[in-house]
Amino acid sequence: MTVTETETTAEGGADSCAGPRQGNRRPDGADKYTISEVVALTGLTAHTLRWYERIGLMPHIDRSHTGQRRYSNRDLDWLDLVGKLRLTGMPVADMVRYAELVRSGDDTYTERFELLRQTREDVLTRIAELQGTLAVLDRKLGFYADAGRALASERTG
Amino acid sequence: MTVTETETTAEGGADSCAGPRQGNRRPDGADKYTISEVVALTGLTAHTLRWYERIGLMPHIDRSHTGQRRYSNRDLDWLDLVGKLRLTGMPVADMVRYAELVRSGDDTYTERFELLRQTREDVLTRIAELQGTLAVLDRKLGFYADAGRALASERTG
DNA sequence: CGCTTGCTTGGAGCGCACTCAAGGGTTTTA
DNA sequence: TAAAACCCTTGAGTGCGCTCCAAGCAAGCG
Repeated sequence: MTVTETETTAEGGADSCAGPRQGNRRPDGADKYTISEVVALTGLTAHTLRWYERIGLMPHIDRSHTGQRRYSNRDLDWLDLVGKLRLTGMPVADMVRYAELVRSGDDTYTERFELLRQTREDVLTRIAELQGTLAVLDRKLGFYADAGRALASERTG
Repeated sequence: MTVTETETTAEGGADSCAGPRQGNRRPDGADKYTISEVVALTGLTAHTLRWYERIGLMPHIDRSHTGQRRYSNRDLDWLDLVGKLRLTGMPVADMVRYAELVRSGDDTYTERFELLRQTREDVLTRIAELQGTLAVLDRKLGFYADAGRALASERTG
């Protein structure tokens, strides 16, 4: 029987805020990370990292002599970008498209530019939407606060 | 044979921006809308409206003598709120929870308040995240713009 | 040597939020 | 009266983004 893969929480704690942890990276000549190290650094699961590779969202990752993945600082940079794009709500398929453009070289600059520009637009729209909802929430919260005060004064008065 | 349900685009055009269209509402005594009118007003599909009802996200909707739904202005207000909450990324299950609280009356104020307050927090976090990604996008877009200029001057110089 | 730990693969499964199908009823128009 | 245009219900299907499983290989340790 084999031990099934254990997916421990990133950084061994209740840290759910998965930001770019560039602090504990190795210098650029010695940048070889196992998949579990990348799990710790990015907050993604090993499953997700392998899946990203399968669907073409990652460049070809270096392998050790036994076939294990060895990620580089460059790969971590890419994963940081992917994380950012994911936060924008960009579909994974679009990210794959962007990755393909990057792989196919320098004559895809304009298309990449356009993709990022469009994403930027979407983000601005999204922020505006969220600020709209914030206004509604604040209005409702004000109402509940008032109701709470009314209830309180009902008891005291 | 029966005609299968046709889901025409809201407002009969390419309008994908589904905002609150409070303009074409009827006054509060004559507020009886068929499901297709609500489709036009909200941008949701009839399927989704019925599904919202099934899962308990809607209050009991009035029916005509033949069993067809007749939405009121109040229902439209609720749908507007649901739309806002959906934009925040709140899971449907949480919205259902909120709907249950509203239905179960006045002694759930504090819990509702807490739910909305938490949502507000989440929205603020989300906006901050998006502004972070915006910074990254702008940096990358600057890079691509520079690359474009370099390519152009390569040709002209 | 056996045991544990960590990694590999392909493919199946899951949760969410819809989305659609099948089969039928009612109302309006021709 | 017939066809078209609405609407109804239950239950199954879809697409996305993971998430997990089963089986197995390689390295380190007592």
